[in-house]
Amino acid sequence: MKSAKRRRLEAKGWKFGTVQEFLNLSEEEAAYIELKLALSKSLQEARRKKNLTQHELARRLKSSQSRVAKMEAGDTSVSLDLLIRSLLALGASRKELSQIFS
Amino acid sequence: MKSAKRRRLEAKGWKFGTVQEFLNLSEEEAAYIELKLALSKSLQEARRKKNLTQHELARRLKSSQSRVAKMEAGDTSVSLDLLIRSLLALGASRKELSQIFS
DNA sequence: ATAAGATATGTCATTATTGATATATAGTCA
DNA sequence: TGACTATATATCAATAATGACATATCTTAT
Repeated sequence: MKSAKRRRLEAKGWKFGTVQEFLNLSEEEAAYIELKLALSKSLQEARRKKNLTQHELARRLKSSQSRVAKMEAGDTSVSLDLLIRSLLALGASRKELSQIFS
Repeated sequence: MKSAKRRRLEAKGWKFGTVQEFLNLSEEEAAYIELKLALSKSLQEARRKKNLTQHELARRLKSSQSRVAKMEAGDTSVSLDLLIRSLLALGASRKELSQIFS
């Protein structure tokens, strides 16, 4: 958005910065969630491709079956960190991770 | 590695599983660290491209200058999560993230 | 139907990550 | 030089993520 337009909007009382911040936050949040779901899905696919149960994968990751289930469900309690480390543990290459992101 | 070869090695007393686990862990660890450094570098580039100081970026992220410095340094106390969320906050698209990963 | 195995969900103590703060170390300009 | 701004590093209390556990629900074979 051009600054001239912005000044006009602000002159009319729009809390421009705040609205933009809100929109940016939403977009960012949406992208974050999408990313997480894409990683979750890929993790489940990778596990199934290797014919591992959640319990078996958990053992490899030194984690627990319940956490693997949460990872695959994209639970809010799971970080991108854990998802990415798990995919790496299943042998995913950086190229494969890259494809998940795109 | 083919299972026939594996069986021969095991017959000679190699603790195959353990060694493989060790190697995999190393590879995984290496990939994780590389990824983190790639994200760190991209974050710094993105910040500089926008002519923001670490302090200004920190304010956007509701974080602190010291943490931004640690992010850009790839400090062990920084998660992939925070790096990725920061890049998203700077407006990186999924495609751009994907390129960082590849 | 039910037993067995796999997956999902809820809770919680432990551990890791975080923002804040203080302070140190550049780099720059007058 | 010294004031100023940016960045780096150390520490720590608050918060978030984690593994473990219990238990529930779903699948599948008999």
